[in-house]
Amino acid sequence: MEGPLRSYYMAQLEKTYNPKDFEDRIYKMWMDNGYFAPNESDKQPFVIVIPPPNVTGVLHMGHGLNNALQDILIRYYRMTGVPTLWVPGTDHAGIATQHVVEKRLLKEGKTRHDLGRERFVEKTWEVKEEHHSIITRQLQKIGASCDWSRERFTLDEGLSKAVREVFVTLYERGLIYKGNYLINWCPSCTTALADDEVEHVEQQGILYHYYYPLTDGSGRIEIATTRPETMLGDTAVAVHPDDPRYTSLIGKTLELPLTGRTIPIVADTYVDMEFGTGAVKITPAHDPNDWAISKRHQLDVINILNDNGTLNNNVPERYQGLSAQEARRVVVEDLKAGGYYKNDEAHTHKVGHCYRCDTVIEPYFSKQWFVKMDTMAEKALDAWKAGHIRFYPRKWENTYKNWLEGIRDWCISRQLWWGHRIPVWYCDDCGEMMVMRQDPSACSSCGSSNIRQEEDVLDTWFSSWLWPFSTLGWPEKTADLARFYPTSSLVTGYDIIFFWVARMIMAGLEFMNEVPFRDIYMTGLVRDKQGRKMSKTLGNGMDPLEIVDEFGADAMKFTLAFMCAQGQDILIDKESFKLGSKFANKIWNAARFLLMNMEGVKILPITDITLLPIDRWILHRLNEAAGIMGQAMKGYRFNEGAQTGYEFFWNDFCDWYIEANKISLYADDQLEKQRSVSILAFILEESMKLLHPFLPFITEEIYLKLPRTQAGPESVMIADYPGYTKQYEADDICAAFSVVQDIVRSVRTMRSEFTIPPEKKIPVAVSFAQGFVHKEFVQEQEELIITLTNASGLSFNKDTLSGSGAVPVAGNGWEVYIFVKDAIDVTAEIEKMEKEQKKIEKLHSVTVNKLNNNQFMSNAPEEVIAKEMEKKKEFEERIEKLRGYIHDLR
RNA sequence: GGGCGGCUAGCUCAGUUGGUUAGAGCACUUGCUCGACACGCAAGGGGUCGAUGGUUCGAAUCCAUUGUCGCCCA
Repeated sequence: MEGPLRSYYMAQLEKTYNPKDFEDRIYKMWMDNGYFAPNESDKQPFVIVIPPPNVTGVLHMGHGLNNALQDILIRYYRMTGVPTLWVPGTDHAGIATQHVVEKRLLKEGKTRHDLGRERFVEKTWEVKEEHHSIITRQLQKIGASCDWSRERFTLDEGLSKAVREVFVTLYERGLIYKGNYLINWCPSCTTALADDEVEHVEQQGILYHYYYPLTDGSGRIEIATTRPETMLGDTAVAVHPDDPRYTSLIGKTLELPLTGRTIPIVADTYVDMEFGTGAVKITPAHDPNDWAISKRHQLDVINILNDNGTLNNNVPERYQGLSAQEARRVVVEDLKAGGYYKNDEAHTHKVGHCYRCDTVIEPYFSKQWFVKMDTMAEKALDAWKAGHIRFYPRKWENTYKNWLEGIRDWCISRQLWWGHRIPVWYCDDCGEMMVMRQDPSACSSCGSSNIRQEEDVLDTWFSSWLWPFSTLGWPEKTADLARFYPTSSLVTGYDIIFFWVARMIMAGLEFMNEVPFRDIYMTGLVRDKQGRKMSKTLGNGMDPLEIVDEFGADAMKFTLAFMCAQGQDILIDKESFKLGSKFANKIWNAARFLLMNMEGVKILPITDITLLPIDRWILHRLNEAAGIMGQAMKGYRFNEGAQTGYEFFWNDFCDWYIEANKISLYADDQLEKQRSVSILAFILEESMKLLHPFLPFITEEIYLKLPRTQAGPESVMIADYPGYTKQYEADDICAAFSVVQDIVRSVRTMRSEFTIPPEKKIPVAVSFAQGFVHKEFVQEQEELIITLTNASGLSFNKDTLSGSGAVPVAGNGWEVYIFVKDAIDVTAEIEKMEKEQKKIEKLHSVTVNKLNNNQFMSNAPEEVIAKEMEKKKEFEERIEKLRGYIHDLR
């Protein structure tokens, strides 16, 4: 893999940065070379499993962000030399996918029932295959460096086996049960949903008031409800035991209007005396709270709904077959006609909606399969308490903890056709129920072949929660499983902590006895500039491919990383991506410029180069950037990493180092040019490595064309990542160089203020305070300062410029003068200096106050005191100089 | 009702354990087609860090109260 040291250079870059020219080609090159697979080293691997996107979905910007961050981590760790694995895959998304297929059928005027289960599932597989390539192509377009040879699908053979093993094992452990319970029913999807699949949305509704008469004729009770039609299923009215209005009525019975039934009045502390009339109608089959009350009081449970949401034959014939909406109207009419009605009022309340299709959820009493969660939740909580998992940012640990502490059993059966069919068989002859790892051909009890499988399938999350180990081969004991489990990090959105993250931890502990990942990085949500969630209905969504098409994959990835602060949602619009695209353009042009200068030059290996102070400065800065980058990556501070790379490349490398080296590049001295070009090549090469995780394509394209200044592989993506090394530390030079920068900036500022044309050369002089430590260094940079300030000459004796027209600037330990002759407006100049003087006097007095404060002197750390004393001295010197300048001008 | 988070330059946001003269990108102003880049170069203006009170020698940073916007759970 070690390529030859290419020292002669021929290649050229196109004049403009055009990512389309090379992104696809480079991705293919990476694939062809197998760079995405983990290396064979026996170091501790770095592993991520992708949050599987919905196979029939399309990637949105949330995926863009999520996968950009995973790719950054993966590429960084890969370059540190550890075996690195990113497992890709997709999710069969039961409800969503079934919807997609049903929609297609509807266009042909058909329903799934016309096809029958078997043909419908076949058809769904076809749709899955079609869509699958869209998703993978999208991931490849954005540069995801996942190992496609290990790609998985939640419904593939291996994962189905895992699902089945888990179902049967949990059943054997007594953690799966079937029963009649109140669940969330989506009448449109005609399936049950888990509690956390219901979204509660605040809605404007109506609160209806009406009366139930006491059967003993002694009066009536007023009740209030937002869903009057459910009264047909009422089996009690509840009041608070301490409510003086009702204490005498507890135990009496009521006549339930329209039904002819009689229902009791019960006392329960759940009732809120303040709300409505303090009397609550109880409909156990259609309200979760009522369900809980009914259990405490052994009330009847009357289900009044069919699975399509219409009223069933448990209600009077008049209402049978009506939808809930229609029934509401009729019931209210009938209550009015019967004289039971009081009034209604506007009322806002939260209404549950299906998270997939947004239909209003009906609490529904039916037979479903559940997972008993308490013991698993406790283990998941303990793992967190023991520090085996860590959230970034930490605040999500509260959410995790709260959810697990209030855990409820998980409804896992879905009345769908697309998914893992529940591995349970019933014998029609003897009634035996079999929960089997292998499909049975006969009843295990009576031997009858008259058996049938459970119709329901499992919740999609029931396969996703196994993802970190099922993708690695479990339940088989594969080499991958041994080598890569547990994984290292999980990168996902906070909206699926409950659905997925917490459940994966439970499954990992239950079946692998180990948490599935150490670190959990929660990304923010991608929103538009108004802070609104991106959604199809709002039409404010952004297609990552469109962004890639317009700005390039690198621009997208870099921008997202740059803007991605931990714990914050990301507000972006299309314009935002200019940030990344401008940066990529800058990189491109800097590289192009350097490559042009390398033409025909024999590049020296870095080890053979004599370093000048400025070279040691840029190496120091590069080294510093590499150090910060490493820390940022370890702490998942992507924005810090991106900004560090940005500032190093643009500010230090381009604005100062390359500019400074133009002296050598344009010099007649060929040896100096060779020296300069060689070290520029080295810094550029290292920069490409430094930036590669954030801008993989452009850095590779440039790296491939660069001459090598050191041994290394052909591809930057498997090169050694720059790490912090003592060897390049040069704090003294760095401090000295910043003086040079300050001097240059001061001169430029003055040039700008006096509107001296850039091309006009002017005399500049610099003087130093007695014993100024960087004096010699600055003097050695004479030529550089002249070049960067476009001076006609640089004198280190201010007297050469004294007299009229010399304008000074006071620095810390130095003064710089430019000679501007008649350009000065004396009054304005004095005013400016007085302003400056005032500002510094203010700072000075703050510092003096601190130093005169005994408390400060005895409490503050020594270095802080030293710093303040240093500041005091600096301020005093500068005030003194400014006084002098003002005096001279007058 | 319980919990969490935001409030810092015109806009979008950084600011690790309290100690800089509070930063970036965009936008804005001024001057630049100088032999990589106008997706550019150079320079500049702009913030009493939501409010009040407290802790501290010292607070954007810690504590309390409060305002406002948003999210999650009941």
